[in-house]
This record gives sequence, C-alpha cells and structure tokens, in this order.
Amino acid sequence: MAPRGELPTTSFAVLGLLSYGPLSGYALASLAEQSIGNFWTIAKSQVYRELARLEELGYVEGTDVRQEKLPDKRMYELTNEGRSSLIEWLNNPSPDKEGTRMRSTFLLKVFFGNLMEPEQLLDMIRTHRDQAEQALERFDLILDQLSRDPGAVYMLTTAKLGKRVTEATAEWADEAVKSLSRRRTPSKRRSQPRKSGRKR
Amino acid sequence: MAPRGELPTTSFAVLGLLSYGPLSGYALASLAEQSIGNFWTIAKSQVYRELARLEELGYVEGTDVRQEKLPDKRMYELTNEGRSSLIEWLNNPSPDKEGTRMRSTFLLKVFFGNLMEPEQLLDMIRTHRDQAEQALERFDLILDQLSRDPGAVYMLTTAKLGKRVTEATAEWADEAVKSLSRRRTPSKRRSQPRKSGRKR
DNA sequence: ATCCTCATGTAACACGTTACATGATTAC
DNA sequence: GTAATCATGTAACGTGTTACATGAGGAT
Repeated sequence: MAPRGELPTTSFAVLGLLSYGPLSGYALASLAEQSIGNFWTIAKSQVYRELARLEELGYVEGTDVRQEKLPDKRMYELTNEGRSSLIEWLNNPSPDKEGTRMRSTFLLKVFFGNLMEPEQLLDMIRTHRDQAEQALERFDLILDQLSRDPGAVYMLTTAKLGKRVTEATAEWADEAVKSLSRRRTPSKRRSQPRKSGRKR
Repeated sequence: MAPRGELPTTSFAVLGLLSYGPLSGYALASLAEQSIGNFWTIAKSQVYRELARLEELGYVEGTDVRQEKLPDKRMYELTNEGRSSLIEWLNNPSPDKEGTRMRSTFLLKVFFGNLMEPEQLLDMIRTHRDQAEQALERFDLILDQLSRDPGAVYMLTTAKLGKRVTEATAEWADEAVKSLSRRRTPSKRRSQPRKSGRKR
C-alpha cells in the first residue's frame, strides 16, 4: 500500500472523514473508530502524522485553536484540492491488490485446535458465538437508526454487510460447537467411550 | 498485542506452524500464507525476525543447511519448551482485546459512496460479488479436500467459516446492487428521469 | 537469448501499538 | 477525595510493506 509516490489508503480515509467537516486530530481519531472502525482502523498516532502530511500536500488546512478549559487543539479542514484528490481516488478503480484482509487470534487458535483441550476450545467458540450475538443486537440498533436517515444510504450499506457477516459467524459457531462436540469428550454425557480411531 | 514481556500473537502462529515439522524461513512464510493466510498474515521479513527471537528464547532451534543448486538455508524446529509455550498460549483464554479486525479498501469506498459516480460504485460492488463467487468455488474445493482428511478437522472448521462469510458477502453485494440501483441512475434504462429530491 | 518464477534471504522505511503527559470534569 | 474518563497530543518501539540481491530452472 503506498507503492511509491502515491498515498496510502489511510490518507483517503482521513480525507473522507474530513469531507463531513473540520475536525481536530483527536476528534478525527474518535470518529474514525466509530464510523469506519469496523473495516478500517487508524492508529491514533498515525492520525497526526497523516494530517501533517496532508497539510504539506495542501490537501487539508490546519489552524490552531486556543481553548480555556480544554487543551489547545488544531482543527483541520479539507481544501478543494483535497476533495478533488479524494474523489479521484474513489472513482479510480484502485489497484486493490490487497482487497480485504482479516486478522483473528480466535481463528488462529481454532486452526491449531488439535493442541487445545477439547473443552477449552468449545468454550472459546461458544464465547465467540455469544459475542457475535451481542454484536448482532448492536448492529440492529445501528441499522434501525441509519434506515431513518436518507443521507446515510452508504453507511447503511456497509452496516448491512457487518450484520450479515456477524450472522454468518454466529451460525458457523453453533454448527462448529455441535460438530466438534460430537466427536470427542465422552465426559459429562451419558455416552460411553467408543473406540475412536485417531492416528498419531 | 505483546503488552510487555509477553510474545505477540504472530510468535505463536510461527510456533504453531513449526508444530507440524521443521521449516526454513522461506518455507514457513509460504506455508503461513497458504494455511492461516486468510485470518493471520505474517510479513515475509517478520518471519525471520520472529524466528531469530524464538531461537533466542529457546523455543526453536535452527541449523544451517548447505544446498547445491539452491541457496543455503536455515531450518528451524520446535523445541519442547516451544511446544509447551504454544500449548499454554492456546489453552490460556488469551486477553483478546483485539479480537477480530478487518481491513477493506472496498468497504471504505462504499462508505464514502456519496462522492462516487453511481455507476462506478455499482460496478465496484458487482466486481466484488464476482470475486466472492470465485472465492466460493475455491472454498468448495478446499472443503472437499479437507473433509476427506480426518486429521484436518480444525482446518476444516476455519475453512467453513471462510465459506459462510464469503457467501454472506456475495448475498449482500447482490442486495446492495439492487437497492442502490433502484434509487439513482435514470440512465441506460427506459425509465424517465423523475424529480429526485436529493438535498445539497 | 531473455524473461519470469522459485528459493532463499536482507535492508529501508512506513505504519501500528503502547506508554507517557496534562489539566478538567465526572464517578463513586 | 481518589480514581476513572475526556480531550488533547507526543515519543519509543515493534510490526508490516516494498524493494533489493542472487543463482537455477522453466517458458516463449
């Protein structure tokens, strides 16, 4: 990402958020987390470096703001050039080599599940399912709110994917627990241990 | 991740892969990509740093190997301590603050879809759906293979999630295209442009 | 013949994560 | 009245990404 000369994706994420209005670094970081945080995170310190760079490029303009009760801050607003650059990036079928990457400690553990205590693994998956179900409730709230706002069609669209993926995850977890319980742990159930022909 | 003194998740990913047998850095990097690459990527150069660190800790043991036609290499194998540490990490309900993070340029663009050309956005989503469908076929192949191997239950389990998520993505994309087409672009269809009351 | 890929790895730099700092509120 | 949180940001360090190097083998 940022294959020489070009800006990385995060730069455009920042420009995009600033397209809604001026923000301080702190506010931008918070907004990023709440809005696009589910599919694009920006490290707090990266936000400041990014803003500095974008200011150098003339894509944003920063002005210092004194505050009485709160720490002073610097507000950044999008320039016309910044907006153009953002729009061009958006409409330019970007060289998306990377596409969509995921990172999950949980799945890593499942993958090496043969080295886990069977019950421990099952517990972990059950917990994951419960978390997914909680997340589902949150998604429903958000979807409800966004549905009312006709200006939020695109956010709504991304949130819908979040919901679908979360549903899929919960269903998978349920199935996984069932299918993994069925072949192990003759404990705590009235089933007798049969000869389980496993190698190694 | 790696909150002082403790090892980061990637270290355990490396130990996990070495639990199947000795590997060179290069081979480990390749294996990582093919096996756990869908939910845990390891940068090529990180692999070598990681192996060096793990060797320092006594979790792996490396030996130089001379080769005739190919570049010399260093093979690493898991020590008993390494295996213990891995197993402990696996069974220790890890402080998963991070959980599961995703990173998608595509969704970022959808989120800022109001600044895209409607047709451009739709094309992008259609492409995404097509890619998901291709991925589905690949998943089916993999699932088919893994199903036959009784030793691959855990890999199979993770692959099943991949399939479900990919299905969900494809379905979402279809719905998104429909719902986003329905409210814009009076072009290329026999529909007359009606007054579309959009603000600003 | 030339170019691409494999197999091996190193080096430079960009990005992410954690910890640190500080004064004002809010919580208990 | 101490502790957590907010609002602002900086600094240090670990991780990821890109580019570079190199000789053999396969492709065209």
